[in-house]
Amino acid sequence: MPYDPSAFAPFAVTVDLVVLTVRRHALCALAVRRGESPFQGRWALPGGFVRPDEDLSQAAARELMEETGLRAHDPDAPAQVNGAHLEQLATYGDPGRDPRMRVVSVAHLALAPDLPAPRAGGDANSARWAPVEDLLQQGGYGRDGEQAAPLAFDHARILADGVERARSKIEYSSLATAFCPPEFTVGELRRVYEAVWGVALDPRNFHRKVTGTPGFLVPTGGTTTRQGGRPAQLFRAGGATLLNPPMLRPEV
Amino acid sequence: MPYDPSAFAPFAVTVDLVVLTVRRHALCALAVRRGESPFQGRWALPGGFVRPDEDLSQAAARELMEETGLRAHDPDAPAQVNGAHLEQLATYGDPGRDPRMRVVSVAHLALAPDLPAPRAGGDANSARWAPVEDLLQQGGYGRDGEQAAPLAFDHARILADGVERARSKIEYSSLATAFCPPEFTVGELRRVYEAVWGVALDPRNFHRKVTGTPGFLVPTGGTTTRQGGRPAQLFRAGGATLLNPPMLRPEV
DNA sequence: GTGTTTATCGTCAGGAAGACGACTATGATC
DNA sequence: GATCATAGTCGTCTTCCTGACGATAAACAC
Repeated sequence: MPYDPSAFAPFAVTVDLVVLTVRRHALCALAVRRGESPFQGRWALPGGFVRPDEDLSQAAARELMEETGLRAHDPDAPAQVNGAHLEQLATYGDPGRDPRMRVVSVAHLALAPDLPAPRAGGDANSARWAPVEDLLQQGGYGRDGEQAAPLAFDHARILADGVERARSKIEYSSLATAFCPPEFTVGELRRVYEAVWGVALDPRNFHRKVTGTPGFLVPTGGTTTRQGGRPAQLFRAGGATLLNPPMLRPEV
Repeated sequence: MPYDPSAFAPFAVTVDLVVLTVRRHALCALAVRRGESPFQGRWALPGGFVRPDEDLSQAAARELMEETGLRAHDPDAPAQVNGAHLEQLATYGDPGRDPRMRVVSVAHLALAPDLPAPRAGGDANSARWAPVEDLLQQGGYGRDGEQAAPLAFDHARILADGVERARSKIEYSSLATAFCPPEFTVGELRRVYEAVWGVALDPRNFHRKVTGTPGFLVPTGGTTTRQGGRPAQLFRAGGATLLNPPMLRPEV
């Protein structure tokens, strides 16, 4: 007898978060230490079960708030203080990805400005911002000499997908401003691009590009010298979300 | 007592397919008529439950084969006859999207060359290729005078997301060749772009662009006059998957 | 003041794209 | 068979964008 298409097996559905930020010129992701088996003591992406009455995006926003205190931006609302960009990334449902049961995880990508130390939440013993380079390299040693154990479950794959999404999306959208505080300078925005892409950009051409794209940056009138050197103009993110023509990621 | 984060509610997980093709200069999607309640008699996207032992992409490939007879391309394998491009699109899990139970649907996007009439499969009474314009317009009348009822569930939203993904992806990838037979002419490829984007492109500039992009097209040596006019060179899709610089979608 | 750092403006050459003219090779029609 | 319509293909020209890089400006450290 063929498979009954009306039958279905129950699945557990979770949301996992790839929360990215730029700290000290490095692209970092939020990692939590697992307090339970499986993968007890290993680092993992924050996440949790979707509740029966909430949408996937609601569940992701709730987890983000629990882990970081960040409110997710309504895509239609203007930028606000202490908000983060949040979007669905992809869904991972390999039958063997969780040894306990069949779990389908809807991964989300969040981009946040530089934050104070993370606060632990949920069942995590601790949480930290770690350079994605450290989290993704297998078998190496992290900055503090700690053995860099691979992330739990398939979270390395999920993190890699999230990083690649962020890298490509700042090319053709104004999303890089999500890594910046509400007011920022052209130089700070350039350092975001440099950290996310891992390349050095020409400050003069970058300045011409971003200030010449209508709707990308809005000058606030203020200036700052917090980066040292000559005072720099402060900008807010403009209404434009799509950059046309895009910002080109250098070859190689 | 707060919510127990270790508890989870069981969900049903399905895959839904947005299968796109180009027929008679129009972007068309595969729609199946629902044979069961809810939305009995309405058009919907093909799909079905994920089985306990299969991955999400396997489930999508299986559904695609059941509905169209198309084999999904292995992304790493070269193009083959009767194959279609298949990729994950997004996941939809609004609590109220299916009145029967909590269903999370992992939508996939498939791009196929022009095919003979579809064959019905599963619990669908019938299947057809319908212009996406007809499927997405609400309350109008289709080409055959039939009242254009909205698609079942949230499938209009899923279809719209899939169409937008296809429209943007052919800009910077060679994916448009997935709509073409194994051998095709520059003009046929141009008509694909015109149908997907709904614009007219300059044949001379298009020819210069696609033949000047290394790795995009490989001449087979043959020619054809199946489009009338002067014989045109035949090409196969080359190995390049990313177009740099991209094909630019005209403004407006 | 001198040096260092960062920001900002300007110049120039090369490449890509839009607009469009011109020519070519078929089949269809008179 | 001449003519016409249809598609395909090659070029030209202008404009815009980018990468490379010189030069100036405004702060701070000493």
